[in-house]
Amino acid sequence: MIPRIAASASRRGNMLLGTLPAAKGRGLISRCEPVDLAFGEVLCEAGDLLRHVYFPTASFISLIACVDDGARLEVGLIGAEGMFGTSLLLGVNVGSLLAIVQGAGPALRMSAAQFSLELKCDPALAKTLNTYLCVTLNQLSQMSACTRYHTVEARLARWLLMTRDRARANEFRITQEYLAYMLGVRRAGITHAAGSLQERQLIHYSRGKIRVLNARGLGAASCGCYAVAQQIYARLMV
Amino acid sequence: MIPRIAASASRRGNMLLGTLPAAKGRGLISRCEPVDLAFGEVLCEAGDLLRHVYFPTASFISLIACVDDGARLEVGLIGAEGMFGTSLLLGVNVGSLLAIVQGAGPALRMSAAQFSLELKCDPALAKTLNTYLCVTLNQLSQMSACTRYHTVEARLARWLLMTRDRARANEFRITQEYLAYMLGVRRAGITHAAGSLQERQLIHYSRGKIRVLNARGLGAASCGCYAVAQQIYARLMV
DNA sequence: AGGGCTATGTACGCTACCGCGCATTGAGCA
DNA sequence: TGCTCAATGCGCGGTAGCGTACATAGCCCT
Repeated sequence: MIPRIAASASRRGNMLLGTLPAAKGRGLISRCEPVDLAFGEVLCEAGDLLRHVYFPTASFISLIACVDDGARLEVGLIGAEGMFGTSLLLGVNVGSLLAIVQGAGPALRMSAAQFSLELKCDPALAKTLNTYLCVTLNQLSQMSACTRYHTVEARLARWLLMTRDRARANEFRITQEYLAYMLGVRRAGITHAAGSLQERQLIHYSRGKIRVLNARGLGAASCGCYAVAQQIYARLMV
Repeated sequence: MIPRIAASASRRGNMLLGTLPAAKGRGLISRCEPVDLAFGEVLCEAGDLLRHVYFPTASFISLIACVDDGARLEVGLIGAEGMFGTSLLLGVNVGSLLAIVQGAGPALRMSAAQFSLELKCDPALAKTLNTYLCVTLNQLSQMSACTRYHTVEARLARWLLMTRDRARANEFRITQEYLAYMLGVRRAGITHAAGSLQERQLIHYSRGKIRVLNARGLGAASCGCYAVAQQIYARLMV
């Protein structure tokens, strides 16, 4: 399970790097460059060369698939529990998705070249990141079915819970317009679904700020995919 | 692009193994066990231990995601251009998807333990398979958006083309019932879509046999995802 | 030849969501 | 204070696909 409130050590860092033995972890972090990611910043477009990998510490990043012209859908969300740039683990240096900063905040980044070097020199790092990639793989598969079968309301509830985990806060900024964009539905659909969740006292929202009032209830309103995703993470990453 | 009609060497073998230097490839193949896969055979259920990896030579395998009880959706199709068991590349020995034999025929298989050994000893093999995994990753992401945005008819056309490539034949056996299952729609939806394609002379079907009459036309009727998937394969695998 | 089964065709009302457009409201700023 | 504009609420007709049910039609077996 992705700890919603991380241990104090992790709260300030990235959890993937946090799993490394202390000395190695510090060394690796020292070879990263701390950056501040701004909301809406595009880290990579589909087909771009991957120049850096990013380890969010208190920011988070959306991965978005594009088909045709303009049809877009969020297929992944990366916070302090993960990293951006996993293709490099497989020796491929082009991104296939649009990566946009969804929650502003600090991250650690490293050049693609340096990252490849670290991977070669540190099997423990490679092992951890490979496992994370496997989690991602599982979640991508699940996402197709979730998007296909689940209602907007259930998917919204799930999105809010996932974002709450990654933002490490019950309140965060996000407009309905943007939510619609992420979930690949009309804004009116979000208005309706969010209204329903608010009516049930599960969330409160107003002009771009959303607060989760009742996470357990929101979990019940969400599709099972939220719980499943947590289980997969827990089972594999331990 | 996945060659629809493979070079004669590949026609009898698996294309991933075919990319290896001849001596190494033969060695690896000799350490595989040839098996015949029967239609409908379940190679792995979600959560199962991966006992073997499979390299289809003239068979193909569906990867199916399950959510809730009974909601299912095909998220991947593996033929001679690919392999089943990619999680092992990442050091994870559990499968996350239902793997069902979609097209009966021969395949090569190897035990998970032996496979891990081979990977360690043969970086060229690892490199090739990692790249293949990256292709898979791209296609999974794309699949979510495709399923979300594209009509049943376009998705059906795409499915038929993909299957034709993997079956290496213009005709193959598949019922509308089963197609509905794969695409996650009602059978009536398939009847309608397939009827429309047949009316336009793109395909002919009758009682579980489907023949592609006009692949180019079918490509035009399909969503762009078919072409995109081929491009990704071509760009990365070369 | 005939019976039975599997595969396909089709109809019905229904629901979720679409695309569009416009009204309302609250926050921030001059 | 009042203006402005982003954010939200909502209505309208339309469509794709749903769940169900039942009818037909081709294949295989006896």
